[in-house]
Amino acid sequence: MFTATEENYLKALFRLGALTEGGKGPAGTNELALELDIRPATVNGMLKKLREKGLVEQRRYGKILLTEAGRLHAVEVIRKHRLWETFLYEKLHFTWDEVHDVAEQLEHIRSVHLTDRLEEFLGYPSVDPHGDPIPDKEGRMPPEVRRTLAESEEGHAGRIVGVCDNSAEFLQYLDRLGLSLGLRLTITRHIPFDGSVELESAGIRMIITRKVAENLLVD
Amino acid sequence: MFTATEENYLKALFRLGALTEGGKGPAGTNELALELDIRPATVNGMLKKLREKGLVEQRRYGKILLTEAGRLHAVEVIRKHRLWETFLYEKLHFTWDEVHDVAEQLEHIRSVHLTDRLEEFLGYPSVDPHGDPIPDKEGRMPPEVRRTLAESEEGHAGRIVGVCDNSAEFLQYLDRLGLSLGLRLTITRHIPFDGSVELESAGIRMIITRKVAENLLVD
DNA sequence: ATATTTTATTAGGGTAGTCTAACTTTTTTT
DNA sequence: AAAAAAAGTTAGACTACCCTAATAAAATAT
Repeated sequence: MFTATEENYLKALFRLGALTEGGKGPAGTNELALELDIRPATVNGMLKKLREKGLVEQRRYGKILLTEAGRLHAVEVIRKHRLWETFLYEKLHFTWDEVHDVAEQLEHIRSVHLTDRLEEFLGYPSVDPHGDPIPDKEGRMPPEVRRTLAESEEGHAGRIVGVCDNSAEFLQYLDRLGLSLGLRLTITRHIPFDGSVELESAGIRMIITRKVAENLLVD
Repeated sequence: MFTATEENYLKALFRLGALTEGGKGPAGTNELALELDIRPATVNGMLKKLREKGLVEQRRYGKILLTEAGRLHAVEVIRKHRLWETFLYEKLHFTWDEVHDVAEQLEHIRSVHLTDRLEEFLGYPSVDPHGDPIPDKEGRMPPEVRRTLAESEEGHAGRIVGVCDNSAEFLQYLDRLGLSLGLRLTITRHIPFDGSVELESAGIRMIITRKVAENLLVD
């Protein structure tokens, strides 16, 4: 039905929030090209195809919006991606930063049966190893109940449930800091000087930079 | 390194026994085209590419042989296919006849790490759900210790460990007959008239046609 | 040993997805 | 409001993989 390439375009559009006129705002050709690391001219041709398939709406020289069909398929691909990431992490003991690249391949395997059985095998997880919510079979996305560490108030206690930045670079840095998914911590202080955040976990006190705090999600 | 298409060509050549001048004998262009359900002209072009990549040897108007590099990669793909089939069957409870098509897609996922972890997760199986041997990491294929039901002598007792024909048609017919992988049975009689085989399993006596007997493997 | 059939190859064309370079339209700046 | 910058589009080319039709070589039959 859809090629892996088409699916990647849909996924990227979803990420960019090309859902309604509001929100983060719909993407343009250049923005989408940047996201996919593909030249704008190429993207332009692909958009023509996606319009003809009824997955995308776009007026000449206008912004790009996913149609309902496009949104549904994007969510389906995200569902598969996050289920596979969960499988790799929990069953095959991949590390936090190894799962993404392989899941990028696995998400394009065509078999509804496979996705549903995998979900069952994993015990119907609601979030993936990065803390991102896993959509259900009907394309419903569980609501986000997360905030970045930078936004949480002093005294707040919670667990690390996800990251905003999925790069191997960041994830490996987190490992080095001793921060991992599920870790319980308490925010002891926001330092006004440079935005650093002081926190305590398992009796150990540490300070993380503002940039790290902005990319860590807690419940 | 290799495209999914190239891998399918290598796999097909391996199946056709394009290993040495002896054996089942090396394949020709037409034979390979038939196996892949692709026109000979197309195959011809692809063979040029495989020769240039050093995966295949072929003299003009001559037979096709896999090089050592080609053989190794073919076996690697077969290894992945059979490991995934085992996963689908044992962990996701796919039926005998559902595993093949999905495994055809999964076998092309590129990640050595993934294959090795999957093998470990499955407990280093030596055969897949069809009873076919699973090559190890170094490309060694476990020896075959199987015979078709048609070849086994009267009185022989063993388990069904595989099939020669992997078609959904055949596998569904087996289900209908109540024959499944692992079933213990005893050959009670070879019927000379039409080659049928009489057997007994779990106290039940049945007769299967010669064609079925030729496609069932027992240990 | 010639004719026929089979097998292999070449020639030319198509789709999917990518690129660069040039051009047009829209938006922003001055 | 004109100039400059940014964003979007078109044109033309390339690779991978597939096709059909025609041709050449080899194998087989007469």
